Amino acid sequence: MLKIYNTLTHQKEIFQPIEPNKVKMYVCGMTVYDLCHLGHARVLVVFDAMVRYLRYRGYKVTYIRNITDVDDKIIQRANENNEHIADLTERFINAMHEDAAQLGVLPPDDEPRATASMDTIINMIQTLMDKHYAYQASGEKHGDVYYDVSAFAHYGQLSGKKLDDLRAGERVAVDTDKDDPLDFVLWKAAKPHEPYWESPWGKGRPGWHIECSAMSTCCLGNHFDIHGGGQDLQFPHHENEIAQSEAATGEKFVNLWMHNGFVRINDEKMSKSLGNFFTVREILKLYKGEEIRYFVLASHYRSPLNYADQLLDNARSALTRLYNSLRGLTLPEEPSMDDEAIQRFTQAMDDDFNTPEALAVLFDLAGQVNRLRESDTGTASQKAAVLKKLANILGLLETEPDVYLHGGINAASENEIEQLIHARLQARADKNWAEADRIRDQLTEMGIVLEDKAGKTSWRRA
RNA sequence: GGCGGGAUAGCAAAGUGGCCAUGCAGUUGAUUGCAAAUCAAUCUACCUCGGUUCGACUCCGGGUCCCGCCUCCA
Repeated sequence: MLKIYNTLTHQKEIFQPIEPNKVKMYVCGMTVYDLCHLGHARVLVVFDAMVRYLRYRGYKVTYIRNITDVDDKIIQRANENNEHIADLTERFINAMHEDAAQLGVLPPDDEPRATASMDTIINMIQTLMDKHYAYQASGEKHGDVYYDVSAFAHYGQLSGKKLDDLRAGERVAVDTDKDDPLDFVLWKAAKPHEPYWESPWGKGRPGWHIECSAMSTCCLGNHFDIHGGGQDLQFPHHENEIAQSEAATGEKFVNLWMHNGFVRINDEKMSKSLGNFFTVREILKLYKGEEIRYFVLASHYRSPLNYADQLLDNARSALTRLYNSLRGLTLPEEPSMDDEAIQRFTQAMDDDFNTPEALAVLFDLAGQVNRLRESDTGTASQKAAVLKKLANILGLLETEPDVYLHGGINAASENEIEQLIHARLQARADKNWAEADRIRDQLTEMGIVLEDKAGKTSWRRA
């Protein structure tokens, strides 16, 4: 019985798809004006693992993750670079796809882009105008269209906010062109030299919130199962999406809202103003994608995730242990599925995707494999196959153990390593321990760790 | 000010009313030419004060501290 925490109701709920065995899921993707940072990586990894698990559970999942490829920051960045925004966004979309692949994130079923969804967006705004949920600004900003927050009775349901409290916050900049400071923009008139699309309200571009409403309903229908994203999108972005979509369609928008926690660095929120964020690429220079993925999944998706080099080192050691247990065994094609570990794993994942608990099951299996591998290789291989299968559901251990353990970021060539190992084996055969140790020390210097087992020497990068 | 989430061993991180989480690190033993890997054993826990209970880290109440959102943000 799969239970998922629903931000809308503040509790774990038994998951019941709208259509039996089908899951329609939308996650807010990136605004592509820069490289992915760790926060983006977390969203990508966490929802990827969920989708993989849902599929393992037998659901037919339609997973949509959008791309915001037009907005103020993109325009500004393109101007700074003196390049066309399409060139800028294409570059960062490609970079994101590369980063995602490194992290073992599978492509979504569809990846709609705002600029390719203009008709849908404009139609939805028009519907909101027709239904009197939206209005054109008065005065100079006549080309802007705003959403009338007071017209939507349930505004604030997701974030647990009341309109009056929000107004009292006084952190909303007063904009005299709006009827209410909380009203938000649906269509933004183009200033000179800005990219624009034709619309009934003149040349302009969509506001950020409307594109997600339009693209999600376009891809998944008016009413779908799961909508996810980072915690910071809960308000106002997702709140506004609900207001737009439900006002436009008259139907319930989303059953289940999911929000992942932030990434922090030294217990501070990662942010550009603090200058303490890391791009995925920077980290990939030091650690493998799978190590980053493990690091992300080692915490529950709703908890804050603190970044520290030591934790990535931890992830590396942990993965090495898992791969080591798989190493040297021939796994059966299909593992027996009656293992108690599978039940524990499923129980953990069924409980709001408890990946840390699920990982603990993997380590218990690794321990069993290690204990049995000499005395009962058959059972050990069986267990190892279960371990691999379960890990694969999380997108881990997808590489061959030797490939993973031999791969790494230091430069020593395999050929060179093999030659040194060969020389050391000869020295050992001659019982020339001093020479054997000298070679091993040399390899250690090169970042290579040796393991002598049953007359054979295997190696891995530290 | 409004709303929400936390406080678990050296570090990280799950979980449960009474019995082992797990990973990394440490200590000891086995194994090894010596290591590494592995196995075994082992040391470190549940912010604080009350209450409920035969029994609470786990339930309830008060306190302290930390964090997030309310503004673009994954």
